[in-house]
Amino acid sequence: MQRSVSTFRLKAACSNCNLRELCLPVDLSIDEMQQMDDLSRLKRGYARGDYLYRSGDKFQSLFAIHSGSFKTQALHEDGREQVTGFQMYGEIIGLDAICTDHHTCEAVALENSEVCELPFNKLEALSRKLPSLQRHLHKIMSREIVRDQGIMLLLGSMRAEERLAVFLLNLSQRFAARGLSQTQFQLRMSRQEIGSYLGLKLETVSRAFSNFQESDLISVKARAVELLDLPGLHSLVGKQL
Amino acid sequence: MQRSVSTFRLKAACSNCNLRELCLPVDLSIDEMQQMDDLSRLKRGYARGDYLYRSGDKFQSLFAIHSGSFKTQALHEDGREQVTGFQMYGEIIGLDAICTDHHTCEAVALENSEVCELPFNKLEALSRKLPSLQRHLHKIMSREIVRDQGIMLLLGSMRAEERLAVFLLNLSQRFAARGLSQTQFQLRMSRQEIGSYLGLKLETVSRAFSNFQESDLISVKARAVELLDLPGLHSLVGKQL
DNA sequence: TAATCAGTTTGATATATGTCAAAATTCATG
DNA sequence: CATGAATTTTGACATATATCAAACTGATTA
Repeated sequence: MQRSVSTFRLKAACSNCNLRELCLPVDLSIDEMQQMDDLSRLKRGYARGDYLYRSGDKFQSLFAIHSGSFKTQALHEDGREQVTGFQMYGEIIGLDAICTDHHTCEAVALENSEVCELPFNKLEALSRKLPSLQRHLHKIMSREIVRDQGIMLLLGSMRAEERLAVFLLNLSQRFAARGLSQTQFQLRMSRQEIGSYLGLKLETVSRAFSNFQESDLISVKARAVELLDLPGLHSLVGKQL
Repeated sequence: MQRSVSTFRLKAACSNCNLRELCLPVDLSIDEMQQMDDLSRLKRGYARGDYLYRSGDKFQSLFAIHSGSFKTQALHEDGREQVTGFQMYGEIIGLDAICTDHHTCEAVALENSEVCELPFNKLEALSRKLPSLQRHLHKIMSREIVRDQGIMLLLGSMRAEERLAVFLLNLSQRFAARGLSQTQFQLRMSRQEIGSYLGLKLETVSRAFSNFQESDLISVKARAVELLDLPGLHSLVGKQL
């Protein structure tokens, strides 16, 4: 199995810098792996609340999250902030800035986290040589588009409880995709931040949590969440109108 | 001026197939232009209501809209439809499908329209040879991400009138970018479709239009819109809370 | 021109979420 | 472990939008 061998080696080659999201599905030769690995040797740590980048910063790199999690938020002229997304380990952050050469939102660590910097010029140069990497990069960007549009659907037509259900199920999937429990996890963000993301006030988010618990759909204690009835949560979504 | 000459030639080379969005900012040699032009010689027409692609169709190509306009909409399991975007001439449609190899939403012509098909494999191959094309493709995808996130902001925290103001100003910008009047234009979509896109009911959209007219911000007669007070519309956005 | 039909506007009422306030819980720090 | 700060929960009330219904407008067809 050519593929599994090279995948295995690739993991090793990239081990100093978690490029899961970028590497795993890509079939590369040993030499190519070396180039891939050279792409980013830097790994930097950020404490809770630290900025990975700020709005207006020049865009130069994408960042692969090695551990921890971040939120991205946009700043309105009047000072309001609104969360545009949550990124967890294994995911790529910074895709929004390619089109403008400057970051249009800011990224803040939700907990102590480590990221690997991926200079975008190098990434483009390498992906010109490696079609499979090129396609994968395109897929990552496309997935971001799809995910955003999914959120739009959610925000556009759903009521508070449906939104929260979608949010929880989405988190659950992402945890599962990374080998963690999909029914029990720790939220890294506040009710306020969830609300900002879902277009709700924190009180509404809190009430929705309480209602879910009341209906035995989940169990919540502050930020510790357990999904007790996945089918139930699923059926909540899209039974409306 | 090397650039303007080549840009001029490029326009000519691509004239049989409007690749504005894809070509204009790219600096190419004559030979490269030829390759670019060969990318897509097909130009197909669609009547109002025709499907460009349907949800589930295999992804093979992007489409450059040569004339007319489309809407993309997602289908919920229960049969509901929700508009996820409007695309006008000069724009690229189909970016969402790259990550799944299958279309996740459907694209419908809002009026009689023409599109050029851009086989994605060919586009990737060419962009491996032409760094400026590669970067531009990345920018287009990134812009889509930014635009979607912009809509999320809008849907998340804004009230009906603010949403409609953002929508109108966004349309205005896109018309202006294509050399059309930015204050007077014909809407190609119904109140229903606008509402679906903005997460509002058609009655709410209609009321917002009426209120804007009442305040002398715009003049509306059915689908003919004139923006009378651009600064006023701008100030409506983000003066909240 | 008249008739029909889809789309739009307007009105009255219901409901979900926002707002404001206070209590309860969790978290951080000494 | 105790204290104070931050976050979360809960309650009462206000308000924006949805819902239902009807009238109106403009476009299409006979």
